[in-house]
Amino acid sequence: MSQHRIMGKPATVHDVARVSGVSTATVSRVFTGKTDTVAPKTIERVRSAANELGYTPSEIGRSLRLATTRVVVMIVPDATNNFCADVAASVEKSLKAVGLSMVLANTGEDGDQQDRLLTDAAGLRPHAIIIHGAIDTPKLREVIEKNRNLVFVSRPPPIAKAPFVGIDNEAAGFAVGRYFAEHGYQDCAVIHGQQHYSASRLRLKGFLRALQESGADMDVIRKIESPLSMEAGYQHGLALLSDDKPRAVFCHNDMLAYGVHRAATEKGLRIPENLAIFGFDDNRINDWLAPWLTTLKVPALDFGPAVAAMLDPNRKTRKPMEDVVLPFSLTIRESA
Amino acid sequence: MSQHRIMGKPATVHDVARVSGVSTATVSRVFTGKTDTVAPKTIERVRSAANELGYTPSEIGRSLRLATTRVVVMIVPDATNNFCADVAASVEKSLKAVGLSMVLANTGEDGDQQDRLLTDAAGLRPHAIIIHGAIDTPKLREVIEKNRNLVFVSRPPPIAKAPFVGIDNEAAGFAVGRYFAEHGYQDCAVIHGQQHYSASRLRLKGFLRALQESGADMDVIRKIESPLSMEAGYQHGLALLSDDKPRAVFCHNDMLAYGVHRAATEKGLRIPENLAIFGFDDNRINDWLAPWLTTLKVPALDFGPAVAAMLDPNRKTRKPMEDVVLPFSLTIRESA
DNA sequence: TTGTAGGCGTTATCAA
DNA sequence: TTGATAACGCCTACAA
Repeated sequence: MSQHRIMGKPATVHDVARVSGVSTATVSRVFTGKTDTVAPKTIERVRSAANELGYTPSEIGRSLRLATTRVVVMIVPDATNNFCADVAASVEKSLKAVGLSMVLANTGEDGDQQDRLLTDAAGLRPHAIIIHGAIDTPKLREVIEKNRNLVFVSRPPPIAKAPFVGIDNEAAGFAVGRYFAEHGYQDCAVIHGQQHYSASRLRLKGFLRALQESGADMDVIRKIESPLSMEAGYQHGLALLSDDKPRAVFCHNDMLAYGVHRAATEKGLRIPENLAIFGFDDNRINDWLAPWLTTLKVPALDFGPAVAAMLDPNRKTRKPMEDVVLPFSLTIRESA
Repeated sequence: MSQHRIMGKPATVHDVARVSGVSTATVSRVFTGKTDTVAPKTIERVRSAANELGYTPSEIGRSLRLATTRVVVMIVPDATNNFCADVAASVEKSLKAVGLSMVLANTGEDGDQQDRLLTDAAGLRPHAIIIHGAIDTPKLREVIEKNRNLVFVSRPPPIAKAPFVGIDNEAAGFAVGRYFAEHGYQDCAVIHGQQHYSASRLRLKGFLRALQESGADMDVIRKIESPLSMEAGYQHGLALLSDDKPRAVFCHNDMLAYGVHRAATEKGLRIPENLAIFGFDDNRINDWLAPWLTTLKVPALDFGPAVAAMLDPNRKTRKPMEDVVLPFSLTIRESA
């Protein structure tokens, strides 16, 4: 346990080489696993010297030399959103399993912030960039054109030149619309995300198509574009229940639904008799804190394995990555 | 918009130097902001060449040269926990504001996993390591001895050689204990985290001391060591309510409280008449989904600024970082 | 089986 | 005001 350096600069290959009496090349061989061309006794000497020095190979030097890193940048709209957090945790875990580290950054649903993060990310020369909830900007399109390892999560890319992992948003919207039609929710409202988000657009499109195709006399009395937060759901809920008095509301994520639910409760409405509420995502927390919420389940924890399979540095094939469409399902509880 | 390279290797200082007809040194000067020694016309030439080439300086090269990175590794127990997610988001935002990137990794409350992450982190030669909810292991102590830039969040370090950001856990436990005494919750139970977590130990210690000092005939009929999850809270809640039938439960985080609440509800108990429930953290989601929960509020969003102030690369002083003790408060709702 | 040497992209130093 | 150069830590082709 002799400590050659306390609080000093980290040991390098040279230090290990010196202490173990071999060349830096041999030290490198040991640490890159090319041990079939190194004598067992030498390996032992190197290992023990490294141990003594507390040596860990520098990813910096390694990355520079190999012109590739093991870092993946993940850009998310809001890591404190339940669904986002689950997806991010799932991705981080799966990436780690194939030897990659994840750098996390939040856009706060701000296009400028996203663009800034894309620039910063480029500086890290990451192995890949994962964008959860991309915002369509010129910078984004430029990055799509230039980067090979770019994966879109949840919201499909604005141009079909990068792979996507997520559900079929239009089909999901359609499923909810059909459910509304079947249950006779004639006068309904939709609270959706901004229309320059592909996912929001598609969900809405599918939903409206289902209503139309149902033949029933369905009427969407309000379409509200909104941030996807509890606070926004609450405010829109209050307004909606004063003015339009819909029979049902389709919220484009569960956070919105929580807010609407609170607004409805405060107004003394009964769910679902007076107002049906339909959410989206099925946050894991629902089982515990919102066991009343009917919603569309997106398999958040299945994102990681799908993404990691695409980005695995050990992947042999060189053919381009293909979209992964995950299955969704309806979680029917009492609110609709 | 002439595109010199499509999908090729990223441009380097050399490329920019060549295109703009200057030396790499000058290009570097422009990008490091040492523009007072560069002619305005030259700056313009360099900027335009860089723009044309889509050049972003490589953090890899930069880090190697300067022997320092702008990456901070944050190790958390579980990023999908509401409180953790808020703290992590707060830290990420504040770090970004001082020019640092955050790498996030989950331990899942597993000591071995934490140790593995500490080793991996060392490879990145990060500017700092932040540990939220550290687990006391030999490896951890070794890292504390060796690393200067190490910050403990929420749970204090096992040896007082690294700075801490968080609340005074013992005082917090004491405050809850006093509340229990004042409200005459004679027969009570505690569900706490593992005792090798400093925070759990301190909270429990303060709580018990408050009961003792109260003079009232307080009796802790059960102390349960448990993972801090909803599921665990539910299971322990079911058992507790069948056997010991306490008058009140102090849960060491809100997740546990959610689980206990559900168990109590299923058993037909009335809260707080039959059972008082006290949580810990005051997750932001409580206002919306658990507006009944009485709990101890920890200011999750204040962690980021405190941590970033310590780790700011522009910090002038070289004196060691000092602990930041954040204020807590009781959020009294109806459950206790 | 092992060693030598060059270069990855950057910036600081020194010289011009 | 600008340029040439060395060095940061690592890996690998080539030589021994």
